[in-house]
Order: sequence, then C-alpha cells, then structure tokens
Amino acid sequence: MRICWRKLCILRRPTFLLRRQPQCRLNVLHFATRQFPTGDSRQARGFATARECTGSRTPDLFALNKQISHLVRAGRLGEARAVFDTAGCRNTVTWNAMITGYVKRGEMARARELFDGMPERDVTSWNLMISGYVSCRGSGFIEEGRELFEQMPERDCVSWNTMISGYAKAGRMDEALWLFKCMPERNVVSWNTMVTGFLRNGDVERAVEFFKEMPERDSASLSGLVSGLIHNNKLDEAAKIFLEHGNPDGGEDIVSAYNTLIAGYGQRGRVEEARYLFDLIPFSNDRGKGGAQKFVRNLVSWNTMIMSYVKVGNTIAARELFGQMTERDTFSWNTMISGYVHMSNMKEASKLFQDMPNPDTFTWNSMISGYAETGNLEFARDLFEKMPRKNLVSWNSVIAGYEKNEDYKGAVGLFSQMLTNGEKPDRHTLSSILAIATGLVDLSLGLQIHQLVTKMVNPDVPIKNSLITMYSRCGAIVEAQTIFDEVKLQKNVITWNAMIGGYASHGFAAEALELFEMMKRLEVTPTYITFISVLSACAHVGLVEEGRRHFLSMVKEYGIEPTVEHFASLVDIVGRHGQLNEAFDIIKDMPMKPDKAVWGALLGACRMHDNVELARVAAEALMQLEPESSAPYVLLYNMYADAGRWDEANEVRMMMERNAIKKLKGYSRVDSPQ
DNA sequence: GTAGGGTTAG
Repeated sequence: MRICWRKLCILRRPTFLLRRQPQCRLNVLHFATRQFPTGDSRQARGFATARECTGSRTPDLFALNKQISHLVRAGRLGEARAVFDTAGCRNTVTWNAMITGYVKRGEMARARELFDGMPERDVTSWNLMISGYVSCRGSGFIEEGRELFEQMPERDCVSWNTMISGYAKAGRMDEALWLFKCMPERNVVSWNTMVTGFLRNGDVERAVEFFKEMPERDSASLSGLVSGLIHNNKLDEAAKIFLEHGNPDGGEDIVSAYNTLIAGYGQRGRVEEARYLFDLIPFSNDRGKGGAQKFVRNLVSWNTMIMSYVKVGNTIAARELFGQMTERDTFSWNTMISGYVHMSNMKEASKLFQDMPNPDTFTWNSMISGYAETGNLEFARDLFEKMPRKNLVSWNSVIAGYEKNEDYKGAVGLFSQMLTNGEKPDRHTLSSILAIATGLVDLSLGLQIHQLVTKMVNPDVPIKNSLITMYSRCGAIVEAQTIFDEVKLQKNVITWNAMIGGYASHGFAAEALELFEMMKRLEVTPTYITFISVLSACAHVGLVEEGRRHFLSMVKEYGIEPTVEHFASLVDIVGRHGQLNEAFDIIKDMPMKPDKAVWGALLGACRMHDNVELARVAAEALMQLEPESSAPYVLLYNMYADAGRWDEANEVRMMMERNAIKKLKGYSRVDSPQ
C-alpha cells in the first residue's frame, strides 16, 4: 500500500517541480531507484545500496532522510536530532542532513562533532562544514573553513566557490582572487561570486571588468551585477549594462533584474525610467490561452511600478496600473492604499480598504495613520480598536496622531494604556511622548520618558535631541546640557540647535554664542534655526554689532534667506540699542510682510527709548494684525500717560472701547487713568 | 553544499 502511494507521488511531482528547478529531476530519479527494486539494472543498483546498510529488513532510508531534512528546514532541530539518534541505520545523506541543521544555525561546534564522528564523508559533508565556518558572522571562523578546505581529499567546484565567497564576504578580495586563479575549473557561479564580491567591497571597476571577461553568463550574473551596482549608487551604469546584455539564459529569472532596476529608479523618484523598463519586460515564448503571448512581468513588477508612481504622488497613474492588474496580492492593495494615504485622500483610501479582500496589519496601520495625519482622530481610534491584530506601529500611529493634533490628553492616555498592556515603546513612541512633554512643559512626564530612553539598547541621536529640547523647554537647562555632552561626537545640527536654542531662550546668551562658535569650529553648518537662536541671544544681551554681523554672515556666507523671525530679532537688536529709525527702515525694507513679532520688537524698543511717535506706528500695525489684542492699546496708552499727554491717552482708550477690546488682567491702569 | 533577485504601515 505504501509503495503504491509513493508511486502516485512520484508520478505527480515532476509536472510542477521540474519547471522551476531542474535538479528536481535528479531527486526524482534518485527516489525511483531507491524505491522500486524491479526493472532495469540502474534501479537494482539503487536498491543494493540501500540493502547494504540495513541487512535483511528493507529500511526506509529515504523517508528517514526526508524527515530529518524536513524537521531541519522547519527549524525543529531537537526533534531532528532525536530522529537521527534513534535511527536504525544511516547513510552519508542522513549525516549531512543533520549537519545542515547545525550549520544553518551557526552551531558549528555541534556540526563539527557530527562531522568528526562520520563513518564516511562525501564532498557535500566537507562543503557543508566549510560553508558553515565561512558564513559565520565576524569571519572569525574563516581559518577553520580554510583548514578543512586544505584537508579535504578532493575538492569540487562548490568547495572552491564556497571558500571564495567566504573571503569575499570577509572583505578579503585578494585571497578570493588568489583562489579563483588557482582553481582548476571555474563555472558561472565562480565568476558570479567574484563579481558580487567586488561589488560588495565597493570595487565597481573590477566587478565590471570581471563581468565583461566572463566566458558565459546567466541571469544570476546580470541580477548580481545590477543589484550590486545599485548598492554602489551606479544606477545608470547598471541599467546600461543590463540593457546591453539582454537575457543570457532566456529564462523568466531575468524579471527580478528588471524589478531591481525599476525599484532603483522608483525609489529615486525617476518614474519615467522606471516605466520605460517596466514596459520593456519581454514577452515569454510560451503561449497562454488562445495562443496570446504572455507577459513575464510578475506581481512584484507591477507592485514595484505602482510603488514608483506612489512615491512621486502620482496616484492617477498608479491607479490606472492597479486597475489593469489581473491578479493582486496584499502588497498591491497596500501600496495603492498607502499612495492615497500619502496624498491625504482618505476617501479613495477607505474605498479601497473596503474592497480589499484580506486586509492585513499593514493595511489597518496605513488607514489609521492616514486618518491620524489628517486630524480625524475618531476614525483613527475607531479603526485601532477594531483591528484584529495590533502591533507597535498601530499604537505609535495613533499616539503620533494625537501628538500632531495637540490632543495631549489622548496621547498620554493611550501611551499609559500601551504600557499597561505590556507593549514595549520604541523610539517612535518615545519621540512622540517627548514632543508632548515639551508641548505641555511637563517635566515629570519628560523625566519618565528619559528613564525609558535610558533602558533602551541603543537610543539614537534624534531621541537625545528631543530630550535636550524637552529639558530646556522645561527649564532644566543643566539636564539638557548633560544629554548634550553625552551625545559626544555624534552631534548633528539639530543637537547643536537644540542646545543653543535652550541657552538662548533662558537668557544664557554668552553660552549660546560660545556654543555657536564651537559649532562653527567643528565645521557643522548652521541652519536658519541656529541663527534664530543666535540672533535672539544677541538681542538679549544687547550685542548690536555682533548681531548685525551674524545676520550678514547668515545671508552672505551660508546663503540662508532670512525669515520674518530673523528680521524680528534684528529689529529687536537694533531697536533696543536705541537706533529706532534704523529699526523702522529694516521693517520697511523687509522682503516679506512684517508680523506681530517684528512690530512688537519695534514697539518694545520704542517703549524702552520713549519714542511715542514711532510707537504709535508700531502699535497701529499691531492693532491691524491682531484686532482682539489689548496689548498695543495698553502700551501706547501707558506711553502717552507717562509723557503726560492725556488727550492722546484718552483717545487711545476711546479707540479701545470703540473697537470693543477686552481688557486683560494685569493691564488695569487703563481702568483708572488718573 | 557555492552566486543573484523586488514591493506595503509609525
């Protein structure tokens, strides 16, 4: 009975397996010779081999080996070992199968133990061991691999190639090249290994040179070259060589090289080139239904092309392709949905979401983040509650949504729920919550997050930057300084900006300016944000000339266009110094409309230097910009009052009443003029 | 047992 069942399996297997993997044919033959000891001499020989191991009972060595390989592939090494240990009989394949398991796991000591205990080894046993040693991380075992390579009784092409690839992976291309030259016979894989080895180690010239010298190429040669070149940022060169060489072995494998290129162009926003390649993917020779030619483009080709359109925000073209697809997988749907989400087109996104057959966690998260980003937090939260399986991204998306929409309560609430649920926050979570602590000026929340950051394995620079900002916003400038010092050599512009800004906003102008100089000495290029802090520091301590100089150097040396904030600081600097007319001239010459900060700076300066006339101009401008604000009225009123100009003071008061300006607490002098 | 191969969420 058992044999009959097997027979059926054998008969059925080749039809779908042979097409993909030519070596399956060999497996099947092997199988057949072992299991059917009737018929021709070839089969009889197979049976004889099996008998040698077993004695009288017919063993099922093939089944045993198959079982071990299966368990090994499933990662169930313990079970595999149990089967191996209790097996009544083993052949070399059995041992090799078991060794494979340990090699794949990197447990080389165990593998070696088995290998040393083998009654007989074949080339595969040796190759397995070498491959294990050579692919171990850290390349510490490459010497062990080499030792076995030297010891083995006979080497085949695979032995040489494995050793070469080991050296290539360890970055030792000289040794790889030496072996390559020494080997008695080279095959395509040997050449491919060298080409990809050079590319892996950044030697593009030699890779291309080797590729051109190859006696024969297959699709793997081209795929390897293309992906390696793209990794070395040689996209156009990759495309050029690829298009020159066509399809070396004529198989469908070449599609993946097309896909790599399409992705390369797509990711760089070069959608026309991506589309050109997409349209170029050849027809296959076999015919589909009705003799029509069949596209070799596979699902990934379509998905990658749609992705390219999505990347540049062209949802129309993406949707057109999406509509043309005869078969879609979750990637297709998710890419299209994320396209709409990125364009904030939640209407279309939700339509697709409803039509999608089996939305996965990616899909749900896309929708959630889309709603969260567009401010529709109810929808986001609703989906979040409804989704079948949440992951960290789901939590983070909603929390980030709350944060962006300044619903701090919602964010903190969900965050604590997250902690109660035993979820482990990551840098995304923590940076959202840090932004909230900063926004709320909530030092105790910030301290909690700092604790969590400390527990992280490898907190990155952005999170440290957020900590600096949080602490300085909360007034804990010493703590900010501590983090700043901790970042050491990894400081980026944002780190510097955060600390300089912290100093500047707390009136530590000297420290801010000192840090600014240090930053320039270390050749960190300041940004417009740096200059906002620097200028405000200068304004604080009345460094007129220095302020002017920084403003000029910002424009001339760094080519930064001053924003309205920079102008406000400049007006502040010049005005505080008493150069009110110059301050007014600056305002008049500004390339953009002055805002309330600019006029406010002038008004403050006028108050400081008792220039009522100009104060009136500034105050009136402010009244226009902020019709509800009582501040300019109050200030102007006080100035007139202080100067004893009561007519004008009362006029301001009447103006205020006429415009129905509500008086703010703290400006009570308007109520009792005399 | 050796070479290459793409796409989605914060």
